[in-house]
Amino acid sequence: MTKPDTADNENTDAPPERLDFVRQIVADDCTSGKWDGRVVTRFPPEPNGYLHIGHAKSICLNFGIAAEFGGACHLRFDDTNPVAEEEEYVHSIQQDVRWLGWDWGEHLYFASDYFGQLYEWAVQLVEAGKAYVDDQSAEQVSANRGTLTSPGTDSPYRDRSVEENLDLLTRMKAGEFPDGSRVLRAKIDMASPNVLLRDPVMYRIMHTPHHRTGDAWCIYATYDWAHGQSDSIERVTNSICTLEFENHRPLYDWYLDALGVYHPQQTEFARLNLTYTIMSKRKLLRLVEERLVSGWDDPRLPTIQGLRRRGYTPVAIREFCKTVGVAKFNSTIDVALLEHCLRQDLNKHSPRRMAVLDPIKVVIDNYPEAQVEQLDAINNPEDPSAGTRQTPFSREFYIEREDFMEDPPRKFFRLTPGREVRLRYAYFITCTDVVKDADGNVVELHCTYDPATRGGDSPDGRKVKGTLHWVSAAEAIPAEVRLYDHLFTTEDPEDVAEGEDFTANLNPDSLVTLTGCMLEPSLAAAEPGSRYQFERKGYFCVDPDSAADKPIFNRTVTLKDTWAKLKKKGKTH
RNA sequence: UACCCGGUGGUGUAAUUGGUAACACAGAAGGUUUUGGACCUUCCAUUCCAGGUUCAAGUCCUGGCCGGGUAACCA
Repeated sequence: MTKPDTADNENTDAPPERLDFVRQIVADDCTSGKWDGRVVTRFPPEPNGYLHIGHAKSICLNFGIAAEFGGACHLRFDDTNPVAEEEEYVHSIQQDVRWLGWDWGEHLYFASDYFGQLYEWAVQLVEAGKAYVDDQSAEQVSANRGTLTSPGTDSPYRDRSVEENLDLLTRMKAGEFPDGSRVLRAKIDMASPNVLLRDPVMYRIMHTPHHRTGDAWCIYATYDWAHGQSDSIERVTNSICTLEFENHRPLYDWYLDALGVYHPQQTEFARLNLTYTIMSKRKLLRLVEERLVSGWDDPRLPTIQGLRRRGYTPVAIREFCKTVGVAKFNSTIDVALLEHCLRQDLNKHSPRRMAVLDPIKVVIDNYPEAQVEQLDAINNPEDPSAGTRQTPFSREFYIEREDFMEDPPRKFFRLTPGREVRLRYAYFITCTDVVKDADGNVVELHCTYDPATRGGDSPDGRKVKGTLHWVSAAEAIPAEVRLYDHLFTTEDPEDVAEGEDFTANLNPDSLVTLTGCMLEPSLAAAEPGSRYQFERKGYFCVDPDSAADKPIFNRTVTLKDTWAKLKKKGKTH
């Protein structure tokens, strides 16, 4: 049986067959001896939110490279801004990285551990005349930065003496000045065509307690001032980040060169985009805050927690990340590829069960009233070692409402008056009568069965076109089943009319809750997190909300369904 | 209008680094089947455009065109 959560995440993945451009750089560095054969990468999340599938791409890249080249990958929390950062996130991020199947070993770091070193280096830059304290307000700094097409203007405080700068910086650190009153800036070039080089801010004053350093500091390093130096301290070789940091690389290099310290190589790749999905932290937060989803672990979200609750496996996510590849082109991957990787893994490992989601009762008129037979069913045709189980069959059972049609189109192979079909692992049955209520709704079907077809084979070799799943009525376990679909109705959720935003594209049917579903009795002991294939319906897993007296299953993904496809295209005749 | 980075089938990624476009997904057709699942077969691009170098260019050069990123005391 499939184990919940972390038990099935042993990572024995083979490396990709061809090297992507990042791995090529690492491989070249190894042959040239650029880093003396060392390979050190890092995954540097800010602990201010939960991880999503986009992070998984970065995680698989960084940890994957380290594993393939015999190096190490550091997990470093980039916690330089105490305003939104919380301990809760550092825990959940670690849990998610582990669940994805990666291990940072000893290498758990925090940028906040480097605050002392960073400050010493800042002093060093001030002493070298390469940094200064600016008394301008944030608005003034911004106004004097110039625009993309025109140069900035020097701050009136730009040429303070080293002594004055040192004094001011010391007092900034000592907490003498209020928030926002002063900043430390690198003295680079206010006319640089790269606006990031127009005297970037290194420290800002924030009298805000930090989740790890408490109130030890009231000045906090900005991203650019902290990141490269943290990489340097950890002797990272390849600092791999996403494309939007390309413009930051000259600054990354400038700081390291100005300091004259160990200098890692920054390389940028394109972040992951998925159809029918949003990935922005800000927008995900909005969905959660406005209760448009149930929480960060809502199974419709691309968060790792959401995917986990939905029933995704770490193997499927890793395989997806490998298949997607790494490049510098801004691309959008079809979610169908993610779902394909999921099905591929689930198909191999999920035990099969029968469950009727939308039941309609069937009575076999020529079957003995009190008889119950135990029939053998194969647990997983893809895995003989999964063995078989027994499932009860009796005179009354349920089949799927959509598996019967009174007046079917030509290509409908399922049950219809007068037609013989197979009940999986049971018997051939023929529909003889349809019982309807006053409104004409079908409420019950009557059939006859052929005792010679026990197990589902006909001794005379006669064929049937359809095979249906079923659940014996007396033994059935009622359950709730949550059917999930894409959260958005459009491939690009941002594609909206004037005045609307992405929430306009939310799919009203992304969650359909079914009650009164009927499960075969062997599902009684299913543990939260365990995964199954409900034959002909899809892959499902037990939700954490599930209880012994009230089982709840989430639909992870449907099976490929050619009949549904034909119906959609109107090609059923 | 400045700077940086990109452009190979419907979607992505590759092409022994100048040698005659491969793999996966999606789609289509067929086979097989006790899941309309899985599996198997077949089909589906001359690489943004225009010049140039070369016996030979997706790979190199020049010029266009198109797309993305960048002006937080966010990361």
